[in-house]
Amino acid sequence: MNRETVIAQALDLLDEVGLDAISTRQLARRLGVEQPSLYWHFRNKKELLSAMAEAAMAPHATAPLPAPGQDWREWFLDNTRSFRRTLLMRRDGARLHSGSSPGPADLDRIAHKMAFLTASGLPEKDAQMAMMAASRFTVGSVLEEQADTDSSTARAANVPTIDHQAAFEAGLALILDGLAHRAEHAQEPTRPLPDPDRIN
Amino acid sequence: MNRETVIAQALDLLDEVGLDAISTRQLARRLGVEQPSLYWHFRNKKELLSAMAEAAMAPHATAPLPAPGQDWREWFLDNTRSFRRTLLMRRDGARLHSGSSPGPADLDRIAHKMAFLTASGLPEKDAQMAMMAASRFTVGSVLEEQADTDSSTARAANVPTIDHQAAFEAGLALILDGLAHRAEHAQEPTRPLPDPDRIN
DNA sequence: TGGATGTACCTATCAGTGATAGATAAGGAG
DNA sequence: CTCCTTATCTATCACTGATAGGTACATCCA
Repeated sequence: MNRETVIAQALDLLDEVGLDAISTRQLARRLGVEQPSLYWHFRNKKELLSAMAEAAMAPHATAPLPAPGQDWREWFLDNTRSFRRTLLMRRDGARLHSGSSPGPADLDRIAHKMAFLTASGLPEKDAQMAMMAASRFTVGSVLEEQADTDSSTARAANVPTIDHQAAFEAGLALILDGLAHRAEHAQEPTRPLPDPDRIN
Repeated sequence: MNRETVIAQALDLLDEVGLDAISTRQLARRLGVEQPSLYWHFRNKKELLSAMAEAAMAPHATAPLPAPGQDWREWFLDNTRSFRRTLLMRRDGARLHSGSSPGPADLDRIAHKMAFLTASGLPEKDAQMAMMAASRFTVGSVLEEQADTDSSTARAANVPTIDHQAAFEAGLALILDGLAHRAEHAQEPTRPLPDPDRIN
């Protein structure tokens, strides 16, 4: 049993029982090991959850980066969709992700993406803000989508069934349009800019 | 000790210790009562948290509704800002809110807001999608803002300090611009609209 | 070869958690 | 005077994350 095995099994367990029901004991049982043994590989449960979050985001974190010359609009849409898809892959994926911090590799990727957008002619500040907005919108969207599915009682009468995919696409289109509109009418010199924190 | 007292004290406790550290025992101690007594007033902890979430959102849920003739752009901005401000009032406000379902009163208010937007000439679907997008973007934003503050270890070196307010405003402006852009290029003459589901 | 060291687990135990069962006191209604 | 409801209590349950300290085994170095 190594760190990776633990994480893999933990993610499987997550899919089965949900984030709130994950316990170190259940995970240990599944690994054929006693509960305290997990503390050899992880300092505490939070560290395990962080590792799970990072592993769960791997599909998005290893996706190809944008190449120069690519259409930025299309890339922006696909990147945000990839982020959403990855969050949706695991049960409670959005909640798991929202409790974690980006690693250095993530920050490098963000820098690359930002460079691509500015190279495509977008004002740096606008590019940053759009990336942020899309990321936060996506997290918020998936959070609600998964809250719907997970353990909803007495739903179904409330709001018949929301087409989460359509709602996401509509909101994303709104953000992209806002960005495009801004890019066209870009006359202002981009101010010093705050930094990115969590942009995917 | 009545239900309201419990909720009020629970929210105070929330501000002191954060959502993860809230326990029925600590709350009971603060109320000068034994722990199982809480279960007379609430079926379980989840029900208590729901009641807390509803109470925490009261400032936004009791804010004045839009009046006919008001500028829809300005209203849209202020409404979203009010939502954000309310989420920020309580520690972990976004997490608390995101784990709860809207009540009937909320749905009525949403219907009213939607009617206002369509009466202002916006296509109904666009209005819906924009409201959704703004709401989810706001929840996502505050979630990260509060994750920053709450228990961040080893931050501060990561990304110096983000101006969350500015980032929020920028994203919100993006969404509003996208909506306005859509509204302008709406080919349909915005009819005065009759409205069936005007419950509020 | 043999001791030291580090790895990867174990057993035993802790304080704290949400929740239930069942008793009890107070107060109003008939 | 009795019945019923309200609001609390005590006692206890199964379970949680976490720590302390011991143990078998492998590898490395003298």
